Amino acid sequence: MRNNIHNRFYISVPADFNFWRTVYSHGWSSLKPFSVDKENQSLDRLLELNNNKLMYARINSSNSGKLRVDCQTKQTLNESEKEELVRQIKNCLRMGENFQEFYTIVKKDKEFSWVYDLKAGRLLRSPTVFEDIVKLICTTNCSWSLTEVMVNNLTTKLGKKFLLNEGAGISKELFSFPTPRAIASVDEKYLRSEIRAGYRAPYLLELAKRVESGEINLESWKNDQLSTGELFKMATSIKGVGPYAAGNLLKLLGHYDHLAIDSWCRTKYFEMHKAGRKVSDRSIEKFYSSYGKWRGLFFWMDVTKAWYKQKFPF
DNA sequence: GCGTCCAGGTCTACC
DNA sequence: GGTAGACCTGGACGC
Repeated sequence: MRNNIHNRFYISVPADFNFWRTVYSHGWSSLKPFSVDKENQSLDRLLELNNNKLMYARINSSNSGKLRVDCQTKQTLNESEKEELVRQIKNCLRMGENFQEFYTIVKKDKEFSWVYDLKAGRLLRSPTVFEDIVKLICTTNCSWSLTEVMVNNLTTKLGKKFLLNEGAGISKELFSFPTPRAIASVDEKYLRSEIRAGYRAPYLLELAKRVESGEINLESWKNDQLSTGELFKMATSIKGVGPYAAGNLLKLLGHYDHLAIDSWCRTKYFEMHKAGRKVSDRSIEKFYSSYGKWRGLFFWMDVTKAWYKQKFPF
């Protein structure tokens, strides 16, 4: 077996950044190609550079406060490739986003000051907007376990393979998230039978083809100049993306003025604020309206509050 | 073992 | 613009 090239480097983090609370900010860390190694307390993932080189990264929070990144590649990385790797990691962990205004509000609010104390609030995202949208479509109208099945199938059946050296001659197969081209290259029948995407199959196929053809440039959606309204309209123009998926996508793009209420959040809200009694979505919207453009993030932090009492909430 | 319900919703037809 | 019904899948639950 050919040995991989090992590299270790460190990334400085913002003062208000908490690595572990970002990893466990929502369910993305348990969807492939992300994985959490609880023993090593690391976020692991196979990344793909723009030039298609694959790279395994194990990310830990080091004693110095910096992130420690241990990576494995097949070929030596040049400086620009290392820079791209760092950019991808910072992008996933939302390290370039300014949360000063959000923290100024939460630290004055007795119900939410814990968010400031824990430096919580950053929501883990994928390296590409395409991956986030595919995963969001896979969360709709199904159990979380089925979402895991669909994403796992997409990754292992349509992603690129990488052999990770685990030492003592042992290796493990890892897969990257499939590119738009890889998904566009199969048909609806395959997505139904092999990926188990069900009625979502035509949605995934259409999205992949639109991205692959250049009809839509999803990465441009990270542009700060786009308003929430514009982004919401663009997101819901994608088949399979309704108010819930669009609202959550906007949060991953740094816009927090949609609550993105789903059945899980509804139930949590009813338990926490209404002793289990059901109320309308409009009533939930009203409850968080005073938090203005940050209300979607306040809502999410509120319904996931219990997660922050544990090192490994799931 | 089998049937039913529903889960981290969305689309389309119809009014 | 609002609403009902259909849509894949698979786990949980009751019988």
